[in-house]
Amino acid sequence: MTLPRPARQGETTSIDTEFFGQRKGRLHRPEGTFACLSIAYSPTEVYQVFDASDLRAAIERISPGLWVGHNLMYDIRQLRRFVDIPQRPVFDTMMMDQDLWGGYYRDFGLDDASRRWLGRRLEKEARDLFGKATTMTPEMVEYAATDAVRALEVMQAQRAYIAENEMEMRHYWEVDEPAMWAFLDFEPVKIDVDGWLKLAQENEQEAARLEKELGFNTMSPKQVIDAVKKQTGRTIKDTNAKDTLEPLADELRRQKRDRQAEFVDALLDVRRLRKMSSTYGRTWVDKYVEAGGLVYADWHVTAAETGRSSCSSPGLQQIPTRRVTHFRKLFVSKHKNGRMVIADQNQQEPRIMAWWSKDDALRGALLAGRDLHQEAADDFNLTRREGKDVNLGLGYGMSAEGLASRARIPLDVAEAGIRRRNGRYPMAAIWIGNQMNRGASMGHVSTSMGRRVWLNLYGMQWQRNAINAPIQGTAAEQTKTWLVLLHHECRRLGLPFRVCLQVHDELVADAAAGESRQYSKLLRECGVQSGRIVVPNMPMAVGLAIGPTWGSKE
DNA sequence: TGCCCTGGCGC
DNA sequence: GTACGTGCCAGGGCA
Repeated sequence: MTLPRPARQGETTSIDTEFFGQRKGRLHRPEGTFACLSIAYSPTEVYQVFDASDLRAAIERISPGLWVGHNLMYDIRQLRRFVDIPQRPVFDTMMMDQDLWGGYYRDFGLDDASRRWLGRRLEKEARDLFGKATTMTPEMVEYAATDAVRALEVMQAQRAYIAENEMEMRHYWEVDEPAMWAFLDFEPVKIDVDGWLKLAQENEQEAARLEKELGFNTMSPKQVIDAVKKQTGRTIKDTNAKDTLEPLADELRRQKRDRQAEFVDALLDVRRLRKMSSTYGRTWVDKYVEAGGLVYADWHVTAAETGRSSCSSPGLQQIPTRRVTHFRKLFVSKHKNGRMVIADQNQQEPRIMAWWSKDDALRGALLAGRDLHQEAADDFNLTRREGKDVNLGLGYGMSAEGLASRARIPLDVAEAGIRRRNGRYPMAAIWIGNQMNRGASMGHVSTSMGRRVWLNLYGMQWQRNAINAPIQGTAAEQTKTWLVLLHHECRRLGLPFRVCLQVHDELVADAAAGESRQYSKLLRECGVQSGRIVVPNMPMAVGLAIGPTWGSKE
């Protein structure tokens, strides 16, 4: 038995766990049998625990230390199978790298960090040995120890860099790190499996029937280009719906070639239906739904370069809701007489733009509840629905040219509309210009809590990122702060943490019978409070809906 | 089989 | 010369 020596208070204590029989791509589902816990206080002082029955004593000994590790969500989730691990500040070298290098790097494995910070390669081949093995070989023991030591060395390099650059890292310590603990406590979400399978089958049959009528594979860009050529005589560069096929259908209709336009419409319909039935069909249930109709997704606290969270296996943030709402109606409460409480930040990104730019007109319009989408529609001579798309696009830094082609309006109308907007919200226009200048001179832009988003000044895209990143990134910080406050309040009140979904500006809690009023209140209060922290002086507002399913609107 | 590309969904 | 930001995922097509 090799228990670690007790950690001193706050001593950096690097930990790394290994398990036998973990399936690839399911690392967020703690499974397999315990193989090893490696603990490194320094490159030369490493302890390793190989017996699960020693875990409790080992964890107790290292408890006073500051835990360090690469992707600690994995280790904590696994260790919680054996020992209760309450929330505590941790130094996660992966999260720290993401928080330092958003926009600069894409890959954040320990091998990447080792190469970048230490200039040393790290072999990860031995990792695959754990999948099938049941006992540790000397090679595996060495691998496990090396990982713990390397994470410790990476941490030291990161810490030195942060000190040198006098960075506060509020976005790590006040946002992402505590948010990790909230995501660790996310509940699974329940699916109405019978309803889902029924819907999947209907979609599948309908897609097959309609595609048979068309007579070619609508998922093959190659075949679609050929079919369009044959049916309409037109040569298209790609088969993108928004950029190519929908404009083509419009044009054909203008030319009174209705049958050809209908052909393009039919092709688009079939393709969408096929996409839907393949993505959300029987295989979705087979892959992701576990006992009791429960789905345990893999939440990533900081996945996007702006700091946004993401979700995979399955991607619950992309469940359709605009064209069809039936899938979200199949996300139901786990509890008898339970209610889904759905909360979203009202006009989150426009409010953040108003906060950044200190534009009184925009701020006033938002606080007065003016309809900005209708305003955009009027500016560009569009429907309200299209006006909403325009606002979204302009928020993402869309140019007049991009707007003209996207909204299918003449370039001069787009330019005039943007001028009118800039006249109405002059400080916002100035802020956009300032962001460009700042980005060009610093190579990065920043969010409210201090996250840097690096720009690739050699590309063509950095201008749009310079505008979008501070807005999207600050929004992400607000939503994560919302989550953190709620998590904290639940613990303080002794209330179970019921959140099961986060969709950028939206949180969903699956409240048990009798809890929904209290949850609504908490979601609203924490949502408003998160605004006071992240965007002081710009009031934020929360919208609420309560019902039996995620698709409920009230 | 693995990888890249295309296309489509969310915000 | 480009053209709307960020992700996740499925199928086609090719090495």
